[in-house]
Amino acid sequence: MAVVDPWTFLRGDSVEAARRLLGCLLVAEVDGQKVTLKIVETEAYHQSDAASHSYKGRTPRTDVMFGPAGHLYVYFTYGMHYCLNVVTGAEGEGSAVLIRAVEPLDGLSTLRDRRPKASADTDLTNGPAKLCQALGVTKEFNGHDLHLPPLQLQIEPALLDSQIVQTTRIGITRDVHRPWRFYIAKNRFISRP
DNA sequence: GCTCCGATTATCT
DNA sequence: GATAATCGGAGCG
Repeated sequence: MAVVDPWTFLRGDSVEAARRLLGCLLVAEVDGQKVTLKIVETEAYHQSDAASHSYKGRTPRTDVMFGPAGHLYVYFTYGMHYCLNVVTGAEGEGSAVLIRAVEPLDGLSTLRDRRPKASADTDLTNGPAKLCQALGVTKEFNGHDLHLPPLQLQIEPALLDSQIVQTTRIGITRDVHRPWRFYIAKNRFISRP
């Protein structure tokens, strides 16, 4: 009997996917330990969006943004940080959702080993580059299929609209007014309100 | 608590 | 040559 693929929404609009990814889980194996994280903050980027890396078309850097949904787009920025996106949309379309913050549910000690300077638990994963550091995600993971270990995406039921806050994106210089950032209301692991 | 600023390099002009 | 989907430390009060 036919079962709806829970990943179907990833092949659609990135703004809706960003909303829908809130509450979903990342299950990783880091240094041989299982780590479970809940996605609590996201931002949508797509091709007709001047803030998006895909805005100027397909290049070697942005190639995976134009590939199949559910893979990882990892980019390097500010000369020292990696950030992680979930690719969305149909193949040939350059869109993705930036994961800006996650809430650790399991594997805290492993994350602390990766980020020894973090004092509070909230400092482990409350920023796009912080969570990559905590998970050991680097350019090696660019293009990784999130169906596969050591980093997998587990879809959870959609949150209610009343649990979601929608606002403008952080750190960009173009299309700054677009309300394409989402986070879980009252969650203390977000990067900022 | 806050604001300011330096780090460091792939990518684009 | 300038910029960047960031972070963390310094200085302030």
